[in-house]
Amino acid sequence: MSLKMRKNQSVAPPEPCMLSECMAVISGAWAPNVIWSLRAGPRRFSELRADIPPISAKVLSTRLSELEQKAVLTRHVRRTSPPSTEYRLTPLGAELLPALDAIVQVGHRLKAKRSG
Amino acid sequence: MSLKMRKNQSVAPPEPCMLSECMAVISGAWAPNVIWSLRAGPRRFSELRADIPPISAKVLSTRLSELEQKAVLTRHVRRTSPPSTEYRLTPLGAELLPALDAIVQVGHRLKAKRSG
DNA sequence: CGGTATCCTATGTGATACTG
DNA sequence: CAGTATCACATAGGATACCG
Repeated sequence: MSLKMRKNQSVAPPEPCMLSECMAVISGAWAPNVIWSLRAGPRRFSELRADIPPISAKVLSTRLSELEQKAVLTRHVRRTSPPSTEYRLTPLGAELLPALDAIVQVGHRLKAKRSG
Repeated sequence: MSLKMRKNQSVAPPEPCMLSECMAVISGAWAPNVIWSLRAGPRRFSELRADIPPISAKVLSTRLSELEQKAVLTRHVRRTSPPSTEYRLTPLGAELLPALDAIVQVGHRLKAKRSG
């Protein structure tokens, strides 16, 4: 067998753990969009649905619950005549924004490459 | 009905398109890990499998094909006695690294919060 | 070594209908 | 308005076996 190991054999192992740590939060359909929609301030359930056009109530609800449990956002119910619920990023959730921003930036570059 | 619209009604809509643009590339199980593993240089199939422990050959193969088709990486077969295949990030693929790096950084912060 | 083919299961996602 | 319940479906992912 060839013992001529390639020079990148000793490349430092990546940090899959840390990748997964964050990917677990921004994975799941629409999760990034939900977080992104909340970046500029609190939003209500129907506002989020409007922000993220083809999302079903069920999925949005599921996603919001998950993100709430992960302490990415908070849920605040207002007992008004037409009931309204306000979702807001926590400081922890806000920490995801730079990563999402980087993703958006790359999205632009990818699209530019494809077009140009 | 309450016409007192909330002040964030006019918050600029997010850029779900650009989010999806990049998320489409880094989504799929292990895709980010594959790209991350290639950041320091080319890797072979079995090296990638070793880098990303619980990945099955099929899924790795699938992911690599997808990423190749998206021009994120290139595949180079070496017709050596034990055949070897080298995967390497394209410049386009390299553009994803800042976003992945941001994700890793957030991963660290998330973990720190959880521990601290 | 570097895959592919087949099968199977879990999960995520969506439509619809209904409730407080 | 803000959800939940139920069902039904597509697909992603994994195990195993096999091939060049």
